[in-house]
Amino acid sequence: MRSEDIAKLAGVSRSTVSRVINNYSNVPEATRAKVLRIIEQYHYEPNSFARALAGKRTDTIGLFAISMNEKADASRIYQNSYFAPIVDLVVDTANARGFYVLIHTVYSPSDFQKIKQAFQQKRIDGGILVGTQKDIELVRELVSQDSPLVLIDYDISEIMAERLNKNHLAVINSMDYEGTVQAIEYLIKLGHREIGIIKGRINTFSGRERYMAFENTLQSHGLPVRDEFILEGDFLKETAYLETAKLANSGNLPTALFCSNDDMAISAMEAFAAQGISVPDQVSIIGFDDVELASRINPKLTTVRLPIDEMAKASVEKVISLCDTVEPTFSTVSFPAHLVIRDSCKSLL
Amino acid sequence: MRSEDIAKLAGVSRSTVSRVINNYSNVPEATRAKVLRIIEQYHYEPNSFARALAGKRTDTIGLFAISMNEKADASRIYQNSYFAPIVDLVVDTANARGFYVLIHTVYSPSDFQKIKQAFQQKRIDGGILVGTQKDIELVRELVSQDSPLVLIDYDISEIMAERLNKNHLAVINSMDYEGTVQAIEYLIKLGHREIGIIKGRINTFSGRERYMAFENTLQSHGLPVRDEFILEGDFLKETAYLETAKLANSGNLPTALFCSNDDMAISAMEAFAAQGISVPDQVSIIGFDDVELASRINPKLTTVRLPIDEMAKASVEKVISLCDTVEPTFSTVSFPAHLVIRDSCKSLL
DNA sequence: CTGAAAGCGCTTACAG
DNA sequence: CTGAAAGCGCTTACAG
Repeated sequence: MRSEDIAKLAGVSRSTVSRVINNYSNVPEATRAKVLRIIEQYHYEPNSFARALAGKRTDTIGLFAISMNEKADASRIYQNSYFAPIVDLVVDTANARGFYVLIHTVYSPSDFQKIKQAFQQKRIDGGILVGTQKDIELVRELVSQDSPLVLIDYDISEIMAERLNKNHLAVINSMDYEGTVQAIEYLIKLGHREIGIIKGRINTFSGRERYMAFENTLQSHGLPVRDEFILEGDFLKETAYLETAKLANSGNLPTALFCSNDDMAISAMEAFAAQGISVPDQVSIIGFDDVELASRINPKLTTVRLPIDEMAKASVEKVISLCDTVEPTFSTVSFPAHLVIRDSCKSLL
Repeated sequence: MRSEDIAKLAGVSRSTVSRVINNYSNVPEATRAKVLRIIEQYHYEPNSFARALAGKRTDTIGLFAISMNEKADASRIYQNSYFAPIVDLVVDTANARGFYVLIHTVYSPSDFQKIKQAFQQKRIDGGILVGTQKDIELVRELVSQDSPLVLIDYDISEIMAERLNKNHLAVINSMDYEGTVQAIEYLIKLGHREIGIIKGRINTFSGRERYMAFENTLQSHGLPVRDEFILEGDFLKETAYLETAKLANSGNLPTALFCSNDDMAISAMEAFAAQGISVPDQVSIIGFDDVELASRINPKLTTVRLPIDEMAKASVEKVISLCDTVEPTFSTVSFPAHLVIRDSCKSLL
């Protein structure tokens, strides 16, 4: 069943059918009703590809979860508890707005081509990128096609420096710096002076922000930043477990460990437990993100909560509105983060 | 950049360019190389919609998570921990095979239209449905379009009865019945004789299977099936919490409670805890699915493990092979389930 | 208000 | 082996 069939049945031309479908104003109510009735009756659905080819939108947005530094493993992106809820919320929000969502994960530069292709092949009207690394080249390529694009967690200053802000672009961030300051100052208030960190992926904006906030806060309070308490991490469980085990074995422990996300905090707790080191009695632990597990493990994890839901929803709204506007616009929102105190930190006072 | 541009640059016709792109055999190596080089050089990407319109595949599969009985709430489908990993694995597997995946959640019959549309509008080559209810009408509609379709968790006998098996169709199931039998017999072996259940959504195949296995196993062991220990459930946390709280308040407890999935088992544990009833001392609890949380809560949940990963992967492989075959085929696989014993069940002997 | 026609960017018989 | 042409199913100036 094609628009031509509908046209015949309704006694009009394809042009008119198309006008009805696209809700153009210049068709009389009677004609519109007639055409609509036939469409209803035959359950006609315009071919989305033909529409797209003729210049209409695809009503599909792309969602790309980028995690380029890791080794091959079928499900590895979801090792990161931060992605899953974003994916879920984006899908639900977009669906509710009448959009399909096309998902692709990116583990390697060649996967990244898939994003560009999705745009170039016109599969999507706009896209959301999450987990973008500091890699302006990649973003520039995308943005230079001037496709509506939303970046979750990206350093705005890089955008400004490259003057990419004259395109259809938006950035959705969280206040990682401020959240981390809250966390560290809370530890300090509890009397901790030897505070360590497991770093996040340092080529992400949030990874850098959390680390910088950690270092700056210690320094501004006159506390030491000790190399042996700075553990390398990548936001993933495995590395965090290994690094924590190493720290535990060294016999030289900080009194508190700030973990750049919850996945790593929980792994650290497990690693300590495996060595018979008790949390929070021997070492306090604090995380970031407030994933579902955080409030259900034992001890319950003190962490910094991010409004992931709102961020995901905002991304969808933003990308849709970017698709709707002809004029290039750049905008940015930063969502607040706040400390959630539970049971994984002990007062030393 | 269109195929025509490439053709000009390569000094051939669009036909030849197309033949190269589609890897047809009847083009000499020299010509092929020449065309390929130009394509490379200009980063040409054929427009996917034009290809699809001209009859090629879309290289996209649809994934539809159906959960029609619930009330409106933006993220409700993911209240169900069973869906999330399936979504994740399907995306990763499909991506690895070069397919995009188009996702849509279905909460209402009108959402369901979106599935049909996705097929009718030719947005996807094939689709995977998860959470399908007993609703052969719906499946028949889809199948009668003869689109490659994979159903996860569906009663095969319904398919056979309707002779839908002459279409491009596959069903991926798990051995819910056998898994439940293992769980119940384990409880019996521990000395339990008063065993209750929280039912799953009874219009799903797995919901029915788990319930039937529960009832049959009790009966075959000469044990009572008491109405007051049969709690209505829908696989979701909230209802399970409420029903368990009611049971706890009644003052009349079974010694063990089989929960039709882990989400409900965990909620039941929380409801009991809130009433000061200790698991497993006062009541043993057993779940189904083995979600991530199961092994991390306290006490660790004894449950029935399902190979969700393999099921998700198999679905993708299946739908892709269905897209590749001209002849209609029907196939079905049932994945094993097995009991994982942890700490939430107590021996009464 | 409305239809005929061109065009979107491909693929694929068809003919040579 | 290869090109010209028709066709996939829409939309949108254009002309009336």
